[in-house]
Amino acid sequence: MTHQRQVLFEVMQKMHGHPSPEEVYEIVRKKVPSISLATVYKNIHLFVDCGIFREVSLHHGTQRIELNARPHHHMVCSECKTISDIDEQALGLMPARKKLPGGFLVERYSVDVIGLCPKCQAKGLVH
Amino acid sequence: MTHQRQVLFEVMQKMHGHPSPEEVYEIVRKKVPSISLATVYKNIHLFVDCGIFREVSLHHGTQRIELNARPHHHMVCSECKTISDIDEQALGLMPARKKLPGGFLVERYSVDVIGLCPKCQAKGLVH
DNA sequence: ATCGCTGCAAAACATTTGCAGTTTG
DNA sequence: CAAACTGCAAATGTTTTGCAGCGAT
Repeated sequence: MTHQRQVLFEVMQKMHGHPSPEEVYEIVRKKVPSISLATVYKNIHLFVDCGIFREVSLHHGTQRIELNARPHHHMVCSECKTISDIDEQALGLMPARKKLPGGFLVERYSVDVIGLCPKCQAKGLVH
Repeated sequence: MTHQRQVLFEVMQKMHGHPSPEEVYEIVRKKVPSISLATVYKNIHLFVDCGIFREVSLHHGTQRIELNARPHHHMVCSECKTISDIDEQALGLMPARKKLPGGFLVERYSVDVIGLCPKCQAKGLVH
């Protein structure tokens, strides 16, 4: 538990919204001017791995194109990040409101079911 | 409508899953070896803008950290990509199946409500 | 003393852009 | 022919890595 990590954690606790590592860096810099962006990245990883914070999207690394035109949603494996499709019906939920608080106008819903795919469940048994 | 665009479209139609631009490029290359990755990117943008294909995630550019610890989901503006939070209760849904087809083990659900934020609705009136 | 952590700089990716030359309608 | 499109190479932006030195236990 280093000083940098301590301050980083406190700063993040006080922030709002969905900041990028860069944005966190800009704020932390004010308290620890010598901190490096690499350290911010390393610690954010650590926090996410520990479950202290989480990532908004598990698949932000590269763009992925949706080829399946049928109404469906996604099952995303939190281990291996694999995305598989699940039919909207098989999931069976869905609100239908078209206006949400704040005046947001709904076009569609996109559900990520996050969990473990069969392969990673199997791997888990080995641990 | 160029030859490259034609082939690219046909190839993508036949692919499955959620390929990255690189993966599409590797396949198209087999039919049009001289095609460049930049062209693939440009055309994918074009297809997405036209609504022919869509992106799996609207916020894949950079990592975003979730700071809000309360159960909530996201409203993502398809215009400006801004993410705002909405309480799980305010959204009002959610069955709780823990096993899904294919043996996927559910940890949690993450819902993106995609649509237009008030600001972009206002801008839209100007057009 | 040991191990982990930092900061720096370079590397590795992913994506975009400028531009000259080519193709399409 | 004009406008749009391609391929290339360089630029940009994001994240990771190697490593030498510093700090925490």
